[in-house]
Amino acid sequence: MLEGLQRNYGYLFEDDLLKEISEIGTYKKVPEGFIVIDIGEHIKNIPLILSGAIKVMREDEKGDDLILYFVEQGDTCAMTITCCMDETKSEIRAAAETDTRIIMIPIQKMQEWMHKYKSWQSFILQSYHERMKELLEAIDTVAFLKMDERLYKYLRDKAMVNRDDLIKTTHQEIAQDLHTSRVVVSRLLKKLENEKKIKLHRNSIKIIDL
Amino acid sequence: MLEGLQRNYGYLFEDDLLKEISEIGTYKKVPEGFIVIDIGEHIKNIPLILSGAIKVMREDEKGDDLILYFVEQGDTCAMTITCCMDETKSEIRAAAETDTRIIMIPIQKMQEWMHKYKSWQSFILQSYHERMKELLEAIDTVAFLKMDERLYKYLRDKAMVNRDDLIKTTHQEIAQDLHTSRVVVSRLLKKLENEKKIKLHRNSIKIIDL
DNA sequence: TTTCTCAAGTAACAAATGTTACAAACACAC
DNA sequence: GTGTGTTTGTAACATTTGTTACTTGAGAAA
Repeated sequence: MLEGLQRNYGYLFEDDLLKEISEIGTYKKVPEGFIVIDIGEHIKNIPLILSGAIKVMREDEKGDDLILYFVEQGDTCAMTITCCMDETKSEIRAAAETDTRIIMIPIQKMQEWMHKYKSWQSFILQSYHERMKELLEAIDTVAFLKMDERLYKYLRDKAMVNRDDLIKTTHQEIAQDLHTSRVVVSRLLKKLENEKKIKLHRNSIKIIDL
Repeated sequence: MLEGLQRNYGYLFEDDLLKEISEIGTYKKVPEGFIVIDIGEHIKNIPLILSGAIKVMREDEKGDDLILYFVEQGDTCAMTITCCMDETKSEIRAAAETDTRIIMIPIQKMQEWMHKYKSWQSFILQSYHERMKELLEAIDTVAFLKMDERLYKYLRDKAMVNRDDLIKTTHQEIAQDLHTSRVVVSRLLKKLENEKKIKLHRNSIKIIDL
């Protein structure tokens, strides 16, 4: 756990803080698809990502999802922090995009460290800012882009966080993330393939020129 | 200025802080439509709203707007705070929805007070949280609602912040706020009128059963 | 090989939204 | 009053997105 910490957070946190984190945090390895945080849940820990990636989603009244953004290693889920502060319930769902290693920090510690470590405070504020920007980008995406553009952006984002230009997924799964229907996704994927932006296979999609 | 402060923030801040605010903050009265903060601007002050309301907007590549939410008296624009922290540029545009009275606080003071006054710290964190929730609601609105529902929600929200069920505006202005076209707005307004939810007049719309 | 299941392709149609064009209604200046 | 600019209504059409239904194909299992 400590090497993972060093690698991802070594340049951010002082040694004392790294030591405290490794002593107090609980290491967790979660498989792809695992729900790290769910809507309505009470948050008692905040997660630091050591490796892998997390998909953050919003839910509509019918229970269908919409992806907001991905969070990668070296980062945390700022939405969690907001919730901790107020002891309110989670507004979002967070699922492991790949097998992911995280460290859970109890919220009391996270508040304590805000005063104790300057680097922790700026990390938290920085995370807030990042997440705010991600939310704005999510708004731009759903409000300003057409479905084919959203789809292409989604594929590229997904390729980035997985560090692989071959995306292993089905049209159905994509449709769920984008809050549309499978038929629409298939149609637009075909269009993207004709435009030579992607190559379609069964259960996978290859991005050309990532 | 002090009575306005007392009325809106008296129950939040201790007397010392109120006194500091009234000494250091600069009182400003801005007319309807005035751009308080614009995209790309460097933020040097954060605004506390004494009376009136502010409309927060996002811009697309073509320069067209989309309303995100309204901020009312007794509140601040948390987006501003995020920007101050990092000394980055504003991601949003904020315009006075009505004639509005605000107090501008220099960002150095705002940071100083974070350590000095517990009540200020929780006010800032609370504002963060509120704004985060508003952003999520904005996402829900554009992603999950159809245009007629968005329109009706917009009218109700607007009536609320103006404390008046008679909304003085044109179809063109509504179209700009909702990032759609005037013709679409006229069409859907007509539909809402047929459903007895609103009453249309020239340059104004009356909401039934607010 | 045959069968079965799931993923993907596609057609045909419906609904929602966007666009263009023009007419009617109104407010105001002259 | 008349003219002028703005706001609203509306038709007709285009495009985008959503839906239903059915077919095709790939791969696993029997």
